[in-house]
Amino acid sequence: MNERDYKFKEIEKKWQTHWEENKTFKTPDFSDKQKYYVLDMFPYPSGAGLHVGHPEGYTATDIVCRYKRMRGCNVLHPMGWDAFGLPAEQYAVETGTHPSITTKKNTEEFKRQIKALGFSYDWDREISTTDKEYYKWTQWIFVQLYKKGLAYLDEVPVNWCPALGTVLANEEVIDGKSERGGHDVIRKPMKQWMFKITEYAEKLLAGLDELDWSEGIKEMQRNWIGKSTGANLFFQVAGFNERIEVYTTRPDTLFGATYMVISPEHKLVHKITTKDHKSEVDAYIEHAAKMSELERTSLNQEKTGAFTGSYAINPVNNEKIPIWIADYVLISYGTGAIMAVPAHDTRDFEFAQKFSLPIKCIIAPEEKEAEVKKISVEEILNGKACWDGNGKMIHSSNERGLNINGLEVNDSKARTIQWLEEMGIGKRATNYKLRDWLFSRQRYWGEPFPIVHMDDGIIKLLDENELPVLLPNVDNFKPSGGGESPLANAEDWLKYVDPTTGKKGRRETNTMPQWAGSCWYYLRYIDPLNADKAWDSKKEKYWMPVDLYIGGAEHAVLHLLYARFWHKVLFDLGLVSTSEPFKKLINQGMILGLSYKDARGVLVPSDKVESRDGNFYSKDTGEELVEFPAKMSKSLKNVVNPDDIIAQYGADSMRLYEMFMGPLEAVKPWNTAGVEGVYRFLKKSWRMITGSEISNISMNRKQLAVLHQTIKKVTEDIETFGFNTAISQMMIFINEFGKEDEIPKEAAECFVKLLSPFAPHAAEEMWELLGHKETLAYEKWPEYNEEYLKEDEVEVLIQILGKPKTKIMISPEASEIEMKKIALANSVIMEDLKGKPVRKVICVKGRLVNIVV
RNA sequence: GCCCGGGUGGCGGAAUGGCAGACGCAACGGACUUAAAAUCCGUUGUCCCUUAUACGGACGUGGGGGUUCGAGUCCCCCCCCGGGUACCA
Repeated sequence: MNERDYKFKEIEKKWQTHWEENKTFKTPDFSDKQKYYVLDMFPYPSGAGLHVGHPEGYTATDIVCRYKRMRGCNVLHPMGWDAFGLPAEQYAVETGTHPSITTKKNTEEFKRQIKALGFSYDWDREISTTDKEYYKWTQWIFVQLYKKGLAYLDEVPVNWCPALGTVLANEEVIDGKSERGGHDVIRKPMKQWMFKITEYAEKLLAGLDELDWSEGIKEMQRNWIGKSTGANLFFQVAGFNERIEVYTTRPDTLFGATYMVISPEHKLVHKITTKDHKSEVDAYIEHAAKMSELERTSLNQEKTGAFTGSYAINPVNNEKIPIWIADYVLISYGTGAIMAVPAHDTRDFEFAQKFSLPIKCIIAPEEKEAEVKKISVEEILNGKACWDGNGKMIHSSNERGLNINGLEVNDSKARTIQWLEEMGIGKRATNYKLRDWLFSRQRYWGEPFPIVHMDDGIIKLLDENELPVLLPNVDNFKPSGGGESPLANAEDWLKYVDPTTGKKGRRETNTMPQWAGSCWYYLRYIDPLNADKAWDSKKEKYWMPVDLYIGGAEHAVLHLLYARFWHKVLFDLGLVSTSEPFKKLINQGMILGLSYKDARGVLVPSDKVESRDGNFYSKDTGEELVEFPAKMSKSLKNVVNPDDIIAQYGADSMRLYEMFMGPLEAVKPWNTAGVEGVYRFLKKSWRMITGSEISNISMNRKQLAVLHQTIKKVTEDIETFGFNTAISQMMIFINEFGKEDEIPKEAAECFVKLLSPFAPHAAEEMWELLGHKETLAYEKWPEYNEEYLKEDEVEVLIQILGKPKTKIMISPEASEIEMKKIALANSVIMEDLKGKPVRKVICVKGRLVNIVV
């Protein structure tokens, strides 16, 4: 073979065409092979095109897929488009271009870019959430949830964003501003569709335990669900025939409750407010209602409130304690009322200090713990400081059989709950932070609801044969203004006549949020063309659950929680066979761009930077700059477009670099110069195959060892997603074999196979050059032989007191006694040890000897 | 504040409790070349000793302490950076 250039452009085009024409990666619905379902979080096809973060996850999944195929698995690896969403709609508002046109264009561009990377997707299974054949079934799933009683209409204070003309979900509001655009958000009551995700709180929490996800992500979901346990108990209102129920996680602190706070929205506020406090309370309620989301959540959390004039009776000691209203008690959590224990709750403590309410310490702090936290025990005991840590109860007994003095916090909790239950004034209770899911949006570009509001006031759920409810064509994409979506302007579409009864109604004008389509897309991939059903249950049984799911950490909570919720409902309905959808989840880390700043920390756009001798200077001022990683952004001009990298180095180098940068889950900076390294590696690999004599000579000991080490390392690293170190090992292989003039064919073929999941185009071409006619996509993955990894002699380090002194070559099988003998007889060691008594010798077989003197 | 990650050469990163810095980038020196590109070879943690790139020594994985024959790795405390969350009783 003659040496030829590594012409990646030709090679990549050739094989992408080959795979496409031969449908190399078409996945059969069923097979005797072990199934393996690998899912990428499908992208929203934005106008900006692909950025280097997308291919990171896609490359990782593609490597696993190609590897699994070579290990004999039937692999499902699909791709699609999460194509409903706000940007296309906003573009429509600005330009009048229909979102479907924008979406089509963007999708085609995304697809071109993704295909250019040579991923082994089964494109026959491509889906888009905006296709009516797809969203028909999204609507159908809504029908199933509705029928199960999990969907309801409610008048709720929602996050209304006047600038966007729409309601936002809690998670779309960041620091009181809209996530998109940063506009002000206020609270406004509106009729909204809600999902009772709270009914599934416990199942969603418990299900996490069986999942192979990173602990961090699971913890984030647990925190979001926010389970707590404690007690619900009643406080009698003095002078009224009313009781106020409170929820507390600290029933043990009842003796320290010196006042009560109810939320300004609490239903008893008006009833129990006395005449002389009415004006003050009314003013406070108005103040609280007017507050924007920003003010409520802002860091300036100075406590405010008003006294109602009424008192409650503390059930453990019959003390009269004042009832206040304050916005730090939320109506939406627990019972909207609390017992305040200022001595042992920091919020209550702040409030009590501000309004000079009594503070009664009932826990003697654990002294060591107080010392660590630098809080004076004396101040705590005198009510001058707050203690929310551990300790022993004091001043906590009554004449009716409750005495928890001397008990630790946990024991006293249990004892108090028991007492409350015996006395019939309270009981054990569990609460969740998780709220019901606000599921409607006042937008055009989303799935319409399969719902009609009949003129007689009845809410009609459409029959399956009336689906899909198609999105009507409109010209005006602006929200109607009153809070309704642009669909309210589609007059013909709005009118509905019941096909059987002839009764009239108006269609629901809300549309579903973007989360809807992504809640079940992994199920549709299994049976994407099914016109009669959302999916075939036999196929579902074969493919589910998803074995590996890779995507960005920004979806750690919401998408993954919503999808799990739908899946669990579908499971309870018998529509899917697994209780969880995603068995293993990995979040790839964000890829940052390289940025530059001057001595004052001012950021300099990358196109204003020049590099000399490894240092960086401003083109404008000549000042020396410091390189550092920062989030890619248009303004810093540090966005890397995969197209440019592919043009310069090829898709295979792009894929290799994405993986070589560092661990998949780590945040890491992109450095285009680094692509050079993997590109050189590919060129060396290419030269080894094309520029050397490939023959049937046998390998020497060293070559066998390197080859089998490489097989072992690459195999194990793919299994554990350590792609960066797998590539390092292949580089070591090339550094060893690349310098030979004659390459053993076995080694060359093994190497090409190992390389193929990472750099599939180059590998296919090399495979062909080695004389094979068929694609190597389904070739058998090489196996290593433990025999060849064994070495005759290993280097063993001899240390004295942990300091390396010398090295000896001995058999790895040498016993500890032999090692000790050889080590002590070594001349360097004898020299060093002169006279000193040897106290102990530690021998680690095949590794080291440590002599303690 | 709380909960998760993380801190290792000039840079990205590697290291079952056992020689820290694999592999790569950058830099420097050299070979090839009319020259450049490409390619190949070599050097590259800091400091000390030194005629020296020898020999040898000390220090070194954010800081301090501990366990151990031995710690980047295990334990305790602290600092810094990134992400999530926020009055959830």
